[in-house]
Amino acid sequence: MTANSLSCATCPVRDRAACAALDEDERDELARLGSHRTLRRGETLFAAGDDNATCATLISGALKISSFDEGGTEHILSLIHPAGFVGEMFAPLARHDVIALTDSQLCLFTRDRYEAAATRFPALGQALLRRASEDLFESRALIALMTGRTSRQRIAGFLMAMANAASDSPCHPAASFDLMLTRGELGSLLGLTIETVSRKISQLERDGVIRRNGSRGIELVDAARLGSMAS
Amino acid sequence: MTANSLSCATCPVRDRAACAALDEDERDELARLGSHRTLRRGETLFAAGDDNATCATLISGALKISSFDEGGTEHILSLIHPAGFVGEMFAPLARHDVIALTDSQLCLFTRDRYEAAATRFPALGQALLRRASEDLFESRALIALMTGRTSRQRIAGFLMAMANAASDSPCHPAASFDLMLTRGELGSLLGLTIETVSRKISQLERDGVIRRNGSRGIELVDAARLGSMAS
DNA sequence: CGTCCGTTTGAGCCCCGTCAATGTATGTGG
DNA sequence: CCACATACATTGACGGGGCTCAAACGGACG
Repeated sequence: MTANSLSCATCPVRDRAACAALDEDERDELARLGSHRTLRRGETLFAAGDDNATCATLISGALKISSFDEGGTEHILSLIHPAGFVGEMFAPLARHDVIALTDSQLCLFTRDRYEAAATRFPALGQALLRRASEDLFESRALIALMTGRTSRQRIAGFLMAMANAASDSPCHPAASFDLMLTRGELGSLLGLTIETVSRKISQLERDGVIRRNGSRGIELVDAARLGSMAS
Repeated sequence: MTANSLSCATCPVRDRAACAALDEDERDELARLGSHRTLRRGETLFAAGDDNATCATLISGALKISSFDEGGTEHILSLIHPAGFVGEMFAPLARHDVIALTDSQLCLFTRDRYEAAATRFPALGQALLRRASEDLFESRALIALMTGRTSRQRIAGFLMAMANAASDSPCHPAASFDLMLTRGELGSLLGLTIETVSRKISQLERDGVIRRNGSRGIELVDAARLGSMAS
């Protein structure tokens, strides 16, 4: 199930992931330390408290980073897109759960091996720093999206963010895309309930800003107005 | 106002800040690139959109990282404690404001010089990565603190976090401490209004969980109960 | 003393969470 | 093929928590 050596040559994220900072020889050496793994939707890569934490680069699909409060309700803290990196490099044990939102392909490493590689190849460490900074920015963007905003503003802002993420060009949002999240997951990401999420999406459709294809597909009818509703 | 060379020997955060990862010679070399600066409460180190972004290690005091939405209302995204690091290493221009919460002392570098140092001294880059990971964790902890919690839970959780940060020993919270934030700042950090913050703090005092010394001082009367109220 | 700034407290309303029922899609076994 | 179960989504009714508007209070500093 896991190949001994990774095939970077055909990797779809080979020039966007952290390992893209390495030259050919270095990447070959790194590749020999890792393996592939596929996750089905809902499978967890590792959970909070696990000590044998692994590091991974997401090749395709999508992941969520979640914490579960004492009541057992989930709080989604972050979404991971292809080329994204997950793993607790420094903490002795994982502090959050990492779960697949859709069927996903990962490039997998043990934590100590990846740590060693990061010190051995400074360019890799630097790329990880760049990526962590980006994650930090996105995390803060999520905070800004949630504080002091109504449910409609949050939904609108999230849909715009997803449309931008789904697009190839960084400036223009994609005209249509599929949500990888259930309503419940969307709620636990935005700090809303299932019902409120559903109601507000329905309302956005009634207002003619979006259209729904099934329960997951979203089509942007008036992206400009949707964007203005986020603020 | 800014000394030509930094005096690391007497620096109170010399073994906690990122530069603590360097050996003596490396740190001396880094020190020659930087300077000191003091900020008065309310002064901004740099603002969103600034291109001449600087990097800094906080020596004493406290900072906030804020964004301002189109309506001009502030959203505090993070608090920076001594030994903390601020600066946008990779973005061409700053994306948030950095403002002093109290009179603060900083160790200041231009971004390009610090970037060069991070590549020249791998240990520094690694320390920055460790710190960014920690910031990321705290940012996510803030998200978890805000989503799906009532105003009282948020206030209680924040007070516990501040008590823990104010304590020397990492496990036990400090018995009393001073808030560095106004009620308004507290609100914009926790996603509440000034009035709600004030009301809930009053309520916590009426319930005998805390006591107030002036408008800033907080004394923990029943830390265990306060902690239990956060969840 | 008066001004400014931050805090506190009150009254009223609205948004969103809760509870509940129905609708829809997918898979499973008879 | 149909009955059934499961999981997710939608919609409604209702109540409460927090935001809004408003006024009074307190300390710092001229």
